[in-house]
Formats: sequence, structure tokens, C-alpha cells
Amino acid sequence: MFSVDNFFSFSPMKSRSTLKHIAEHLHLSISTVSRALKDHPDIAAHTKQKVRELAELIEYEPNAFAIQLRTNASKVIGVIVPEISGYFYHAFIAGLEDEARSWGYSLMILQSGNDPETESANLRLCRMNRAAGILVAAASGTTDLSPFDRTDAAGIPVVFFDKVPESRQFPKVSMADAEAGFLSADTLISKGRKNILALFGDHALSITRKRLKAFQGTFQRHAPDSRLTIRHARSQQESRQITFDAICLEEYDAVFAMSDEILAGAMKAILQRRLRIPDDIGVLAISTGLIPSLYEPEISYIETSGEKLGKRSFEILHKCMSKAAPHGEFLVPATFIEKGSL
Amino acid sequence: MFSVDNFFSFSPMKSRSTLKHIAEHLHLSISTVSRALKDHPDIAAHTKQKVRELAELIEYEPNAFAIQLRTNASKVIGVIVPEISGYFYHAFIAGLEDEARSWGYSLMILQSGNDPETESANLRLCRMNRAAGILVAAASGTTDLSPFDRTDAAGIPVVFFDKVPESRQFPKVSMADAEAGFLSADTLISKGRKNILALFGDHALSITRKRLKAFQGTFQRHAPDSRLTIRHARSQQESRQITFDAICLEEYDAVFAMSDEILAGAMKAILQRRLRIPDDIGVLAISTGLIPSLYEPEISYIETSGEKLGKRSFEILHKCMSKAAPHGEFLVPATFIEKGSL
DNA sequence: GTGAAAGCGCTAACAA
DNA sequence: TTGTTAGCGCTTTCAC
Repeated sequence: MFSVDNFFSFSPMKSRSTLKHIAEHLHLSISTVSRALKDHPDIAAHTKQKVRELAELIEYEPNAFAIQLRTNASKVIGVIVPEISGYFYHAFIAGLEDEARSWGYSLMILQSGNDPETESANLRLCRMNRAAGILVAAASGTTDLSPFDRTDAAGIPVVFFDKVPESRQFPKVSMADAEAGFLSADTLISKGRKNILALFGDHALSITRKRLKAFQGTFQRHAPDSRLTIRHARSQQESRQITFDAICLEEYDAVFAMSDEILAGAMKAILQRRLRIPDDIGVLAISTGLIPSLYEPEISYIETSGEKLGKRSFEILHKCMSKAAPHGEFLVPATFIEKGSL
Repeated sequence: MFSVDNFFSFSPMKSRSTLKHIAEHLHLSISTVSRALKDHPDIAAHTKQKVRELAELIEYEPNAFAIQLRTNASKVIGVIVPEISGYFYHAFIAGLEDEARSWGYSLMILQSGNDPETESANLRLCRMNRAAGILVAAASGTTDLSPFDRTDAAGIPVVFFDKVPESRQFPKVSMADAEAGFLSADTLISKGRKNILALFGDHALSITRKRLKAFQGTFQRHAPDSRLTIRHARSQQESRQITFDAICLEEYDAVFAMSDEILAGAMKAILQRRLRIPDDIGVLAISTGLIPSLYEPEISYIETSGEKLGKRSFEILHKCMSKAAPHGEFLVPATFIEKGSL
């Protein structure tokens, strides 16, 4: 058989392992080697055998660039998010990576820092690298969708997730915000909470409006006698202040937080007032689950899982890449996770 | 001048914009166009002008594959971590991405799931994609370093971070664990805490041993009369149980947690016992900062910033990529962040 | 100042 | 069953 020394002596230089090297050493043509390695039916069994042995011996690894140039397609998915850290996107990326890897794709991660310019530059990068597809959580300032059009026109499917634009042009994947809002209200009602401080985020965000609308609607329909105090906070600090002021002024039997950030602020106020959960006050949040697990008792929450959103997003994008071209908005369901805070 | 229609009419088919297209339309050679676009001194100013105009008009974007194949180098950095989510790595990735982007590099993110096999497969992927360099937080089961050798031998520099192997062969970047341990002890001492419940992670981990050694050493040297109760926990749950049992049994004047996970568990016990911070008990942790900010009062901590580690790691890798080949272990300093828990 | 030509490593007709 | 050939889009000598 062969020995590594034997082989490398053939090509004494920095000999990177290529089809050509294998071919030369085996006195075969490059295409025969190429076919043998892909188990092409035309190739004789013993030839395949020989080729594979040598390939393994010299640890042949195909040059992805050459393949990509030739086929004009890559196994890389571009992911553009406002920021990686924070409460949500890292979980999304983790779920996405899991799913993508199982299909042989890798992730190229880019942060926009919520800046449309950077976002557009990142898109360009994805185009230059002929990404197989792109997942985007839009920067909050993004209004001009033409960079996305261009990408789409270049044959690279674009799917929005989480922060999705109004346009009906691209497929979108997002959390079932209405369902989460409904579930939240329903849970509070079924637990008999009547006087609720409900904390929502910036009213300008569509996520806030969707969750709020379903939340309020459910109360009006199923528990019109409940007392709902709706407040909006734009940050953890604001959430904390608002909560603190509210619970000093009046006794609520539950606090509801529409997101992790809001929850974190509310919890600080509750801890500061040293209220007992769930006896003095109940707590419910819409969350990804990490933050609620940090308190004692743990906070019950409506789960909006980043991981699940990641996996689902891959599925949709995957369909787009195989020309199935789905359309419209896809929702990842929310579920109630019961802990001890209500 | 040109119009888009005019240009595209020249090549009516799916005409992706390439140097060739520009060259044909301008009756120039491909090489001239290539040079013009890179502002080569040989090219006449007016030629450059014409070329650039048309390139802009048709939104020419170089084909990264072709460049990479030709130059056999990419602007992609491979990043292999046990998992993206959790307490730490997402912050690292965020910091790294920031720094990398400013140097024109993109990130290819891969999770090993703490599985050496997957880690090795991920390495292979990086090799196939001719990554410019690779950053690895080793899987906990990784003992065989040969896959890394192979990568290094292929001319792709490998730098370890956070979870670094014993081997002196590769450059490593990690948190200044000894310094963090020292600072923790020093802070507790200077705040006059005498009877301390100190919670550490799994004793098998080198991070634990380094922090513990410096922590204990500092007490022995500067406050030998202090009472130190050292405990080890392998999870949030364990940390909570250990803390709960300890504070029920005896009165401590401070709890120290060597990591976010340990802190989260300890805080649950403290919340459950309804101890007042900092009056009933002081709290100090080594942390990245998110978790401490969730409590009231916020927890003082020794910062081990994932972002900083990410930026520093890029610097080291960048040096490796430019043949400067640094050597040894680099440490990211720890700093004390004072909040209200001590 | 510009062009011609070779070639990076691979795939896929088309030949033999 | 295997080989020949023609590129994919770009960079880079080397000529003119």
C-alpha cells in the first residue's frame, strides 16, 4: 500500500492535498478521482477503493472555494441581527446553528448594531460570499428595503425573523405575539387575578402593540370586571421605576411583564419592596426562560423560545432555498411554563 | 453616460456583473478593469473613472469565491464554542464580531456541544473553507490535540480562548483567573467581611482551581483570621442547595460566588431565606455583569467580560495571521465593579 | 498604460 | 469505465 512519505515524496513542495495530486500519484485523471470520491456509479469498484484509501491517507479535504466557484453556491447562511448578546438573539442563533449544522450548513454571523448602513454593508458581504440564504432581524431604523430586494434579485432568498418589516414581499418568521398576549391574559384570569399591573414595552414597536391588543382584548372578553393598569417602559430602569411607583401607591394582585427586560426591572421593584411572591403579589412574564429561572420562587412565564424560532426560521429559509418559495408570516407558538409565581 | 438598460442589453441573459462584463462593454481587457478597480497606479485616470462609474452603475460586487480561490485565503474567522447561549460565549462572540468586522473579517460560528467529535468535524469545516484563523473554546472532553495540529499544519493559525488545553503549543487567551480570585478576596477583606461562604465550581476545572488558589492564598496572606467556608457546586441547583443548607446552619457575613451560574443558585437561597443584602449578608461574585444587574440591590462583582475577551482574542489571532506568531498565554484583566451588595 | 495568458481546484459535458 | 476539455471569476506575471 501507500505510505505518507511515499506520497509526499512525489510532490516535495508544500503539497496541499488536491484531486490533482491524488490523480497523478495513482496515474488516473482528475475527473476519475473526483467521481470516485463522490461514489459515482460509472467508476470501477477497485478504482474507488484505491482512490478512497489514498484520499484518507493524505487526509484529502476538498477546497470549498473551488466547489463554490464552480457551482456558484455555498453552504453558508448569513445571519444579520441588531446584536448578538442581550436577552434574545443568542438563543435564536444557538437554535439555528443546531438545525443548520444538521443540514450541512454553517452560519456567518453579522451584527448591524441597529444601524441600517451597517445592515446594508452586511448584506453586501453575504452577497459577495454567495450565501445560500439570509436571515435578518431588521434594524429598528430600517425603512428602505431595496438592499434586500437587490439580494433577493441576486438569487439569494431573504427571510426576516423577529424584527420583521411591514412589507408582504418577504417571508417572515416571528413569535406568535397575539397568542402570547392572549395566553398571558388567559393565565392571569384563570388564576383569579383581578387587579393587574401590566407592563409593556415601547408602544411604537409592533411587538408591543400585538401583545397588548390580544392581552386587553382577552380581558375585555373573558373578565371585563378585572382592573387592568397598563404601563409602558422603554428600559429596565424605566420598568423598575414605574413598577416601584405603582406598587407603592396601590395594592395589585399581579404584575405582568411583556418581556425579559421589563420583567427584570419589575422584579427589582418587587425585591426592593420585599413583597412575597406569590402571596403578596403574583408575577407573570413573556420570556425566553433564563431570567425567570433566576428568582425564588421562579417566575411562571409564557415561553417565546429563541431556540424554537431559530429552528423554525431555518425550516422556512430552507424551503426558500429549494425553490418552494413559501409566502407570508409564520408564527412560532407560545406556551405557558408554570413555575411558582402565580 | 451609461444607462443600466444599455448595459444589460449587451448581455441579455442572467448577466451577473463580473469583471468580464465590464471589460467587454468598455472594450477593455479584464486585467485592466481589475486594476482600475483596485486603483492600480499603472492605470490612466480617465480609464479608472470610466470603469468605476460603470461598476457602480451595475452594482458590481466581486465574487468572493474567485478571490479566495485565487489567493487561497479568506476573510473568515472560524469560531468553535461548546454552546452559543448560556452565560458567557454570546458576549464573547459579540465582542469578537465587533472587532473582526472593523478589520474586514466575518465570523463563521460553530457549536461543538462539548463533543470532541463534533469539534473535530467543525475544525474540518474551517479547513475546507480556508478560514483565515480559528478561535476555539475547547470541549470539556477534548484531550487529543491532533486535529488542531493538522489545522495549524495546514497554515491556519489556531488560538484557544477561555477553555484552553494544557499544551504550550498554541497561543491562548483567557480571563485572568488568578487575578479575579485575588481581587475577590481582596475586596471581601477590605470590606471587613470575616466569615465567608465561598462557592466554587467543579474542582476538576482548571478555572476553578486557579480562582480558588488565588482566593485562598490572598486570605491566608492578608487576613489569616478570617473564617472561610469553601464549597463546590456543579450546577445552579447544587449551588442553591449548598447555600441554603449553609445559611440555615450558620450566620455568614458574606457569600462569594465564583461564576454567574453559582451566583444564580446562591441568590435563590438568599431570596428564599429572605436575607437582606447587604445588611444580613454581603454578596460578591465573579461575573460578566448581566446576572448581578437583575437583583435589588445589584450585586457587586469582579468583571470577567466576554466582550473584552472577544476583542483581545481577535488581536492575538490577528497577530498570528500576520506571521507575528505570538506565544504563550494572554490574560484579560479583571476589574471590580461596585454595586450595592457589599 | 494596457493586454494576453496562465492558473487557483473543482465539476460536468462530451469523447473515446 | 476512464480521459479530455472547457470553464467558474479573479489575480498576476510577463509582454508589448
